[in-house]
Amino acid sequence: MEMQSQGYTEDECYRKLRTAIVDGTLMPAQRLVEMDLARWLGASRATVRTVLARLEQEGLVERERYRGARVRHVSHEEAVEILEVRMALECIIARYAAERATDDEIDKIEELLGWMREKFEEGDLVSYSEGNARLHRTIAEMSRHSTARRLLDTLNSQNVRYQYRTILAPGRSHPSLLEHTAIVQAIAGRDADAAEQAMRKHLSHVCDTLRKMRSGP
Amino acid sequence: MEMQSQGYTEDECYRKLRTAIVDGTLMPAQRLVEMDLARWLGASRATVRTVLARLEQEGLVERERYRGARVRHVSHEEAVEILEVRMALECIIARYAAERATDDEIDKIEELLGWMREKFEEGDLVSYSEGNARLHRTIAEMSRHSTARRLLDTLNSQNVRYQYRTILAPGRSHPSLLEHTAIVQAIAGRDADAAEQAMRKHLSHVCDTLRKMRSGP
DNA sequence: TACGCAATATTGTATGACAAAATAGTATGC
DNA sequence: GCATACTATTTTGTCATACAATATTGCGTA
Repeated sequence: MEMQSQGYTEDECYRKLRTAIVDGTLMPAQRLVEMDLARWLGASRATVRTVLARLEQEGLVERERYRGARVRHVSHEEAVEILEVRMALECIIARYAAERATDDEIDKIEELLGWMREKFEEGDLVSYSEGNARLHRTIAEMSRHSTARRLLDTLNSQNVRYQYRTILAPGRSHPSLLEHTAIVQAIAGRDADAAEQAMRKHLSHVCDTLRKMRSGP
Repeated sequence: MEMQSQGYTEDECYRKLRTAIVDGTLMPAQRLVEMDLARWLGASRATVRTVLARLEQEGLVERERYRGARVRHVSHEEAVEILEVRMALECIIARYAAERATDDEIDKIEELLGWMREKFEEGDLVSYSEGNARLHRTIAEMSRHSTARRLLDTLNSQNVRYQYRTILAPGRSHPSLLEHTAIVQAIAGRDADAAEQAMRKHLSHVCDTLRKMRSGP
């Protein structure tokens, strides 16, 4: 009787596979063969199956009976849908962030915004884009609205590939910076209505940009 | 060698367990022991585990390592959060429903509204409440916005227990009927803005009602 | 009664089995 | 040469069983 080679836990496998999908290591429509994943993750087929089930529920994976799982492809139309829903949710969290932010948190996002402005002025749009993502994440935390936050998280993971593009669209970064400034100012001023409006305006512009990019992947 | 008693499929188990949670057969905080479920569902433990993983991802079940799964308890605060998000999503679908509805579909919701009015006048608030749920579901279908629809579905399943109460709140059914009439009229008139406004108004009232009921379960 | 320890129950994970279905590969007929 | 039918292989869906890790329970003792 030999040792049962204890592999990774379900949760570790979940995170690893999820990351691989979100960061593009695994491409959309790519087949996810259970035994291959099991070997790669160092886990059993059973564990892999439950992980795939979770990821399906989350919308990152598609499973067809007897035909296995594959990375879900997000169409351009769906990316727009997702962004519309995001807009609605981000309005909620912007409102709550304005109401519930602590002084420390406000310092933090103002600092972050300053950093983003620097990067923008340096022409480093990739870093700027990262700051953008971090800003939205931070505001979500500040809102303390766990339901909206959770949904936003899953939605964001579904269309990361579309995120960069909108910011890199020609002439889109400067308005983007102004819009983010307005959002931060509204939150700093604890003006819930203004925060929601600023966020809505920002995301409706992102939405327009995305809609115009019919040449999507 | 005897026949391997082929039980129910994962999906059947998923639906059965989900229904049991949503309709209250299984109470919140109730422990879900894997072997018990396996026997009840006529499936193996492995199948039950993947089903539980899916339901956890969906927010209907909570799992704690080495302590098993239990039906998730939705606090009053969370019910309000969920309703807020629902409001945002229902505004989206109301807008799209107004834009995309076919004549047949409009006939259908007008008919449904008539039925609800009857039930209301008969004082049959339980049937009225069912009609209410059906109306919202139908509008969601009409919107053809699969992302918003999917999220709404999961959210609704999480707080069904709170749904009835708001309608049965004293003096709440008559305004509810008027609000629903306004929504249907806006959609029938293909007025997206009006539909969104009517829906927002309706749900903000439901939200207020729920907020006032601090005596929730 | 409170505490500590042993007995029990339950979960987390792995393995191996096998039927069902899909897919790939091969032979056959034209 | 190509379409078609049949067979082999792969992969999935499900089950049973095993066992370590942990949680829970129950009991005996101070």
